Amino acid sequence: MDPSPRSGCAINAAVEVLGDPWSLIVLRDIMFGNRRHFRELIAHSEEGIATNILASRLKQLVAAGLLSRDDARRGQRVTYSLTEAGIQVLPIMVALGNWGLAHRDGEPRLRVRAALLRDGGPELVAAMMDELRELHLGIPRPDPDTPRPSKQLQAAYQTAMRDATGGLSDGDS
Amino acid sequence: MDPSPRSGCAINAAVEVLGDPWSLIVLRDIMFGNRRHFRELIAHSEEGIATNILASRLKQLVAAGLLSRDDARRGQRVTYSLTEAGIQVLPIMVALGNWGLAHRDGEPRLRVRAALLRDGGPELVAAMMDELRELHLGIPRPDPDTPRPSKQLQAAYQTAMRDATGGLSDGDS
DNA sequence: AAAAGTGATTGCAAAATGCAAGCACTTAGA
DNA sequence: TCTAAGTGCTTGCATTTTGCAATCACTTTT
Repeated sequence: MDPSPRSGCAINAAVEVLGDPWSLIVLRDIMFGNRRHFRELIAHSEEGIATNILASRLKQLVAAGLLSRDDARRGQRVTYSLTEAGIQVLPIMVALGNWGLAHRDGEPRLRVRAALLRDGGPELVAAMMDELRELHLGIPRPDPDTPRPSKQLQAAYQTAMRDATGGLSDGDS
Repeated sequence: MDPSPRSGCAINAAVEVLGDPWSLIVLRDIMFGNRRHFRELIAHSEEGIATNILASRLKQLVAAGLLSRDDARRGQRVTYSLTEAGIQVLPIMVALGNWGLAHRDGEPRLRVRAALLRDGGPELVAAMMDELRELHLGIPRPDPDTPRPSKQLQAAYQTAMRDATGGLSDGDS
């Protein structure tokens, strides 16, 4: 599936796995949208990924060690989880979000999360990674008394929605 | 060339421009290898980019506002420069490099830079961006007494080379 | 037994890629 | 002036990847 080490550069190594639009989009939806199942990813996809592309990307990401796949029997619901390597893609997502925020425009609705994540600084990113470890790896958060970052993000998102529109329902997990 | 705003998400906006292996590789070579001309990019490419691909990517990156192109007369040497938006891709490169360093292996020779950039922290990244502004935009560095980060990187690279091999000449830049 | 839901695979047209060759032009050297 | 080398591309063309709709084999629910 992927016999292509074009060079030994660290950036190139990352690019070989992540330098593909759909891989990043899939990871984003799993991270921020908490999608864990094939059809969940298909159904809520903002960008409209096709089933064959999703299938191939999931396979690649599992092979690359960014996702794990619980091997349920055929026909049953399969759960995809982030591995530690997958969770550590979060800082890259944040960097991409910051750049997009600064140099591209987009729907304010969808910019809120990126803005919050930018303003939260490295601490929020670290906290978010802890939450992902809890969700995907079953590792308890180091300080469980802190509110979950996802709650903050969701609250900010809904505030922004209420301000912008008449107040539609959540729209995204 | 690129009429595809698939969604208004900030991450997606970045991915539409940068979510392509070759675009990132080209930007990396311009940033870290200080390549400014077409044939320079072709000749020193670790990964062996083809001329048609390079041409199309340069065109895209200029159109997207990450690069500028000085319009010399036909047949003359054209210089590509990073714009401010292009320079601000550096943190993404660093994030990618960190990830590659942690989760992929590669030639030690090429890992040195990424490691140094990781260990230098946000200050080194900021200093590096200042140096890129000097090189590409002609904006003087805020503290010109500081040694240029590129010198640090190059020194570390050569030390690593000397340690690893018999001591070949620079190999890059 | 039927219907709905699961993660995919298949067929096919369109687009992107990779490779070698060539092009129109300018500059440097004899 | 003639030649050679250097400039940034463009062109063909075979191969691969993508995108889209339909379908499949299987499980669960009704």
